[in-house]
Amino acid sequence: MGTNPSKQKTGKKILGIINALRKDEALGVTELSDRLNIAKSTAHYHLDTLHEEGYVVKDDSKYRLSLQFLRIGELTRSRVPIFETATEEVEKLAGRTNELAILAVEEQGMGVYLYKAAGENAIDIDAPIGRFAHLHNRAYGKAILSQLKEERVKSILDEHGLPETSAQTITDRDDLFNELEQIRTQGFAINREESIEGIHGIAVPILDNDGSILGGISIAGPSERLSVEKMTDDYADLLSRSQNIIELTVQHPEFQ
Amino acid sequence: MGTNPSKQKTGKKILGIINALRKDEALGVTELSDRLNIAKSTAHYHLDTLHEEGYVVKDDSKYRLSLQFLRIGELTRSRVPIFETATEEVEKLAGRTNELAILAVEEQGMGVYLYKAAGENAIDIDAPIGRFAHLHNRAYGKAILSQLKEERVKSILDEHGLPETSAQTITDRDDLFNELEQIRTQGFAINREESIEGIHGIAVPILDNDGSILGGISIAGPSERLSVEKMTDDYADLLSRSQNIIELTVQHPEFQ
DNA sequence: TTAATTCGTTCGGTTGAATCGAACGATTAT
DNA sequence: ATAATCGTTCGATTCAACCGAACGAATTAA
Repeated sequence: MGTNPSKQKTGKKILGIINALRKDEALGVTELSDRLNIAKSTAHYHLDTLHEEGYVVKDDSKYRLSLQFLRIGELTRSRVPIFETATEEVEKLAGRTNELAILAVEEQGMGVYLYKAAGENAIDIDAPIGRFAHLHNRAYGKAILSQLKEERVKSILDEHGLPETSAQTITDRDDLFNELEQIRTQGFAINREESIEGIHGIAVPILDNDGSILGGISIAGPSERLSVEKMTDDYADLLSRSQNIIELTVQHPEFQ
Repeated sequence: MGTNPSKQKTGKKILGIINALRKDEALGVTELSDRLNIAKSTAHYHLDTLHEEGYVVKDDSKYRLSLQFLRIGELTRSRVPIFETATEEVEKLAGRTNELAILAVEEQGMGVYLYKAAGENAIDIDAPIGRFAHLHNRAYGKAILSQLKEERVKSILDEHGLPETSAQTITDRDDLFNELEQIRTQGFAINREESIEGIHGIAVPILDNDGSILGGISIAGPSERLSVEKMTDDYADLLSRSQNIIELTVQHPEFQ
């Protein structure tokens, strides 16, 4: 039957429409059918069901994602066990350090920012809530990796690699595993311009009572202000205190 | 062929799974198939595609919604034209009044909270970001309705009704239309315990340069503290100032 | 103003993906 | 140790997904 490029499950097609509407704010039926290589009538057919279910809305004859996603996103975030308590602690950390404080968790082998709190001098990094980022070149990412089984870490590295985003990025597996070992012994992870030039960070992992990793909290700022000494001497203790509070609250919810 | 209850589009089935996972945090294949009246193998089939595309994740053998929804939700919110500027103004309003300040927009005939800022004495109402709420019994909702064409308002009331959530809720269409007329003349909308007993609110609409409604901002608090006089004398002006700033920024983005 | 595109939408015939039930091994409860 | 329940796989059947054609509406070009 010649070339039939649209040999795809219906589910993937629906989610493909959602993905296309993530990239472009609003799309018409024809634009969408071109982009996904499906018939115009097929695109219309699926847009119609998405519209009926309230997942897309129509502006004139353009379709865009509805705010239902905002509700689902907030819901999903609120279900992360440490979210409530960790948010409070991250706010306090930002106030105490005047820097940027972050809460992040691992999902699907990537790191996801759940919450940011900006202190008075906080840098404004390009890290929107909900974005997925690699773990190997972030302070919180290395803190999280340090608490995963080696097998799991290897599987993550197989899947996502160790892309180089700055001259200091760790791109060698053995180097990373050595670093993770050091993080386990000292209790915190440090990022020396490994993600972005000029930016330092320090993070600690948050553990459940069974030792499984729940997420990480970190402080980030310009490398001039966040010297390695300042981070290890001052911020490691601040983070450790927050870490304790969060872990206690998660493991003993009756204290909350 | 006897009873076949699952006469449904595949798209609706996929979105039905997402909806089921909104209600319950994590579900297994069998639980989901029971809930949606589909075969176990069918539930598994769709969960698998959702998993492949990263929209659900597996904990052991339970499935739950992934944090991709958090990213999509944030993205969707950030695309609302007034969001950036209005957020700043809502923060200022909370600081100036020490009450709860809110930004909301209309979508699909309902109101959606986009942002909340809590002043020092702010009440903690059950209004999570992204939740859809009726428009007829909220200050911001009436402010928005007052700027829609009568035809559109009627269609919204047809679809969603005027449910009574307190003794003061406006449940009569004519009463509502009279109120909307008054709101248009005075420029702001007031909520006197129409949604929740003991809670007052005041809101102004935000308009585009073509006169179309973009959303509303409001201040809410206990009825003892927010007397009608206090709201009309003090808060109406505060809201009006924020309204002007937001409208100027939206209509002249070069000032931003 | 008119003509020509381009758009979203509808519809019916065709086909292949969605669906189910049965069966599997793994896990858990009894 | 046994029974029950779970997630997962697989093949046969069928019905929903899919396409292309055609429509009117809206926009653009002439």
